[in-house]
Amino acid sequence: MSNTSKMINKSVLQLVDLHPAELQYFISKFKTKLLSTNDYLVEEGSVCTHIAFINKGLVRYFFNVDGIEKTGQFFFEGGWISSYASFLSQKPSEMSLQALENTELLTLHFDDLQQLYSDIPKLERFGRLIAERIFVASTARNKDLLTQSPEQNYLKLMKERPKVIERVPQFYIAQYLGIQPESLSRIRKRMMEAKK
Amino acid sequence: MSNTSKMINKSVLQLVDLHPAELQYFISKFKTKLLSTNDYLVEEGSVCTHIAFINKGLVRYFFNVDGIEKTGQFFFEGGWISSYASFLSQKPSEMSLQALENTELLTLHFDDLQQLYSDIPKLERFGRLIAERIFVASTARNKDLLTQSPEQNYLKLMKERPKVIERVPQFYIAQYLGIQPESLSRIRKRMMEAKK
DNA sequence: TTCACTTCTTAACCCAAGTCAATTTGTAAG
DNA sequence: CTTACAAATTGACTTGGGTTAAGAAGTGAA
Repeated sequence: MSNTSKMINKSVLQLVDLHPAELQYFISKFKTKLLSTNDYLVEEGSVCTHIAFINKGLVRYFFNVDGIEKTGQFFFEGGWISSYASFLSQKPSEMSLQALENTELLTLHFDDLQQLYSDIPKLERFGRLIAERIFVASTARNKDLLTQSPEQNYLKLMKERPKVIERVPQFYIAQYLGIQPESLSRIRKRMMEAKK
Repeated sequence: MSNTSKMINKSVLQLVDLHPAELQYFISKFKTKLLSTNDYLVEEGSVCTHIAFINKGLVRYFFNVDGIEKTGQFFFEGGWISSYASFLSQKPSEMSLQALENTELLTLHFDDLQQLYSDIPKLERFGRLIAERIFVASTARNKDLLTQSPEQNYLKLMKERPKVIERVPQFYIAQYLGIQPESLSRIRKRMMEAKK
């Protein structure tokens, strides 16, 4: 089994029990795609044709509102990404997906996934579980945005996802928190002074 | 066919093609449940055992953060509700579901749904589509919270979901917007003055 | 190393939302 | 109708994020 397929294998087997032949067939539908820093995987207005597994790297999705970008989420190696709403409906995407580091993806085309659903009905479960999983994450994000201040959300990010702080430029983090870069600077300053 | 089953029928048939016998079997698993205003369907900390279809009435879900309630969403007749994260994982719910009017629900137990998935594999699709649908709604909500001011979100609510303005007490709407009731009063006052 | 460009920080000022408190309005029960 | 309670409004004051502008720090290319 190739190195590439091992990664997906590990990720998918947690979700669905596939026979070796089925797994082989499933994996055969994936293609490797390389992105350089700042490259786009999906651009707003275009239909998202693939779902992708991140083998290595870092991707964000963001909305463009009146020329101002708002980052919705960051994804690291081991995660599944897509502009799901667009992918599921095959309508133009309202968000963009962009690599923030040189990134290696394993991509699966929408048509191939539909074919897989037909050939291996068990995979409907895979689709359902992936959708459910990102829904749970999306709900948690809603709760955070609704109930926590930007400062509280920054503290949570430092505690629970230090990789984001380490690897993501600060102005993208400000977008993620829903504030201006200047405000994040002030929050960081307040925290430094409180620590002393 | 009963009046009750007609409602579900209409809602589910849009998602999955079922034979009459399958539909009959599917519907047989639902039970009617009546809630009075302010009754709870799910309380924080308990496991959500049912998914429910709203035949009539109005339900909100909310988070309790340090004794302060934050309303996540409102649902009207024709909608499917559940504390999905809890229902899907069968772990304690982080949110509560509460009726805001006398409400009539058609409920389906988790175990019955799993049984239905086994007996009618096509229903996996129903589960997947429901999950995908609420995910799309959740993403839209994320975008609104991240990119729009409370005032913009209130205007959007008035325009796109006037039922919420008409039927939901104002202090719940403030919770939904992520602000205090006093702030919503001031927003309304500003809008009145701007109209003149 | 220098230069150019981007990112981050700081400061001053403004404004919307938070907080606290008092009042008015709405509503259900007697 | 009156009473009692919940909901909504208003006012005064505080606070945190937005905005604008400037400068400092970081980074990559020549």
